[in-house]
Amino acid sequence: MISENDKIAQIRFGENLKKLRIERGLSYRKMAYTCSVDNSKISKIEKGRVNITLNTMLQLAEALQIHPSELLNY
Amino acid sequence: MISENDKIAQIRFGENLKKLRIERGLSYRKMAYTCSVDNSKISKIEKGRVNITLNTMLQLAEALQIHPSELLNY
DNA sequence: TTGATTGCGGACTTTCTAGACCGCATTTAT
DNA sequence: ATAAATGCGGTCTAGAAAGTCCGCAATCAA
Repeated sequence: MISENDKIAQIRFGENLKKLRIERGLSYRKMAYTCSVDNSKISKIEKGRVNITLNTMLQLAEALQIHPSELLNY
Repeated sequence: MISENDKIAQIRFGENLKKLRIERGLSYRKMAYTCSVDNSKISKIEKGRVNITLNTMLQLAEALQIHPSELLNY
């Protein structure tokens, strides 16, 4: 079951992801191209609509060329 | 589909989790008690047998009383 | 102003996590 | 020697993530 706190965490994570992506001048599609995560999925993650898994996080970090832990530094 | 790299990442994550848990003198069951993650699940995570989600990571971090990003600092 | 790019959401199938519980062999305490 | 604690694996259901593709309005570029 998804608690309210969980949703908030997802939204925060998404906001941070968006910030990092924009900083690098990447569009959803460009980013998707380099990390095998579909562009629509990236949109959903940034909007806090999914409870992302570790492996997906690592793929995003690779596309952004950052250390995975940075995704949680917010 | 779970790639070989994914499995390796899960195993690394698990090893780090184990280190952090042991450092705090917590058993599976004690830790489970404070984070509503079943003790058998913690075992599976430490063994790299599951692709944990963000929310579960946050619960583990809370039980360990660390910042979530530390779970990825390995 | 035409064409491309972008953000974002819907829909669908497959695969796997979450969550809860059981059991047991081994280690650790009493 | 006995009891408790611990590590760790298995099993089952429900629901959600992964993965893939379509579509469209709005913005941007030629």
